[in-house]
This record gives sequence, C-alpha cells and structure tokens, in this order.
Amino acid sequence: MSLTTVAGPPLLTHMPHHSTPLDLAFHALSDPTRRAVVSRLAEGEVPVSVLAEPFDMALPSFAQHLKVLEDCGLIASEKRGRSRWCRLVQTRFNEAADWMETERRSWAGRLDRLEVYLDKAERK
Amino acid sequence: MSLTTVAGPPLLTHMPHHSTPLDLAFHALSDPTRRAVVSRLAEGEVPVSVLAEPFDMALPSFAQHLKVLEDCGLIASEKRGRSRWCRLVQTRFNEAADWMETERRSWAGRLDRLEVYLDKAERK
DNA sequence: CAGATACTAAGGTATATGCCTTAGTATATT
DNA sequence: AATATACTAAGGCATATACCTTAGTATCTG
Repeated sequence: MSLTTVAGPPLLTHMPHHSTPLDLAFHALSDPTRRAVVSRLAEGEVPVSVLAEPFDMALPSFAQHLKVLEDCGLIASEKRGRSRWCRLVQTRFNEAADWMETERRSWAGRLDRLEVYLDKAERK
Repeated sequence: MSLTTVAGPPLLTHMPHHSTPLDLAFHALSDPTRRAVVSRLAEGEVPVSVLAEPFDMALPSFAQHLKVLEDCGLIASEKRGRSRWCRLVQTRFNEAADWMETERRSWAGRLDRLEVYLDKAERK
C-alpha cells in the first residue's frame, strides 16, 4: 500500500459569488411574478395572502419570491396579527432605475456627438 | 416477486420555463460583467477581444456573457474578418428602462393622490 | 378551547448559471 | 506554408433557482 499523495482532481477555487445590490435588484426583477408584485405594491401596503391570490402557485413558493424581493431591499414587510403586510421600498428600486437612465443618456450622448461630427463633415 | 405497480415517486409536471423578453433583459442586467459590457458599448462598436480585456475571466466564459446579452436582444454582433464586433441594441434596453420608469411614475402617482387626500383632510 | 387562517420551516427535484478546461475552426501575418 | 490571432464548440463542476410537498407555529373566530 502507498501513502503517497495521488494526484487528485484539480482544486477549484471559485470565490463564492458576492452580489452587489444592483445585481440582486435586477435579478429580483427578472421574474414576472416578482415584477407583478412590485407593480401591485404601487397601490400601497398589501398582506401576503392578498398579494398571492392572482398566482397559480403554492404559498411557500410565492413566499420565496417575496423573500427574494425583501432580501434585495425592493420591498419591506411587517407582521400585524397573523398577516404580513408588504410595501415597496423606493430607494433600491430607484438605484436600478437610475442606472438604466444613466445608460440611456450615455448612449444618447454618443449619438449627439456623432451628429455634431456628421454636421461638421457635411459643412465641409 | 411482484409485478404490481408500486406507488412511485410523484410525477413532476413542470412547464419548461418560458421567459418573456423583459425577464431575459433583467436577468441579463443582473450580472456585473454584463452591465459593464452594456456600459462600455455606449461608446460604439467594440470587438469581443477588446471588450473582454478588463475582465479576469477565460474568454469562453466571457463569450457566454455576450451570448446571454445577444440572446435577449440587448446587443447585436457581426463578424468581420476574425473579430466579432458588438454593439448595443436600443429597443430591448428601452423596454426594460420604460418598465422601470412606468413603475416609478405609478408609485409617484399614488403619493400624489395621498398628498391630495392629506391636503383635504388638513383643510377640514 | 377547537378549528380555521395565515404564514413559516424544512427538505426534495429538475433545470439553469457561471465559471473552468481542452480542443477545434477560420482568418490574418510573416 | 507556418504560425499567430480571435474566436467557438463541447463538456464538466459547484451552486443557485423555481417550483413542489409536508409539517409546523402563531393568531384570530366561534
């Protein structure tokens, strides 16, 4: 028998995925159920059971979606009696929306510069 | 021995996940590498190898990210010689950005109505 | 207090994601 | 033609996601 170290499988040293708030927010919004919840909460506070009604899904599954939304800070909730009431949280949502608007403007900016360039070229 | 059917595990009949364009766009934006690519492409067309430079990642891994972006319509690409040149596609990005702005306004709308209500209540 | 209601915890399955490596193919460059 | 460059294909691994079910725990209602 041998006690020498046999070449084992290669060690994978992946960093555990460390997500930023923006990552988490966009991920949360990538699911139609969760977007629907966000939309619905524009009308104010709603208890979980009422939020869940429109969805053909077991309640624990729906609750997972709420957890995703809450973990990333898009919604907050509070238990009152036996119901949990959910509401939107503006700040996180705005961070994502602002990122998108910034990109949109940045792109428009390039087009503007291109137009200026074409204008000049034309006038030659 | 018995040939009678033993109660097997319950058959799972999940529909294969059918994602909408909005689902795919938000999913694509949930990764920092992909958002960086989108940001970078605001400056215009860029070949894959140049796009990939800043990232500490094997090229095939990076190419996967580009595929996600292209599959969901956020970018388009074209091969010229041995390089593939990528550019942003405005429409898909705008769909996502518009959804966010609509939500933002919808929420603001509620706050406005609340203010009106509080105003009235105050004046009583 | 018994039963209904509204979650919540725990654990299971199928699929997807994000990375990797190795091995191509197509197009320059020398 | 030989080599280098720029991807592209294929397959593997660890973890995450999106559902599910079953079994709790609180909190009302009668």
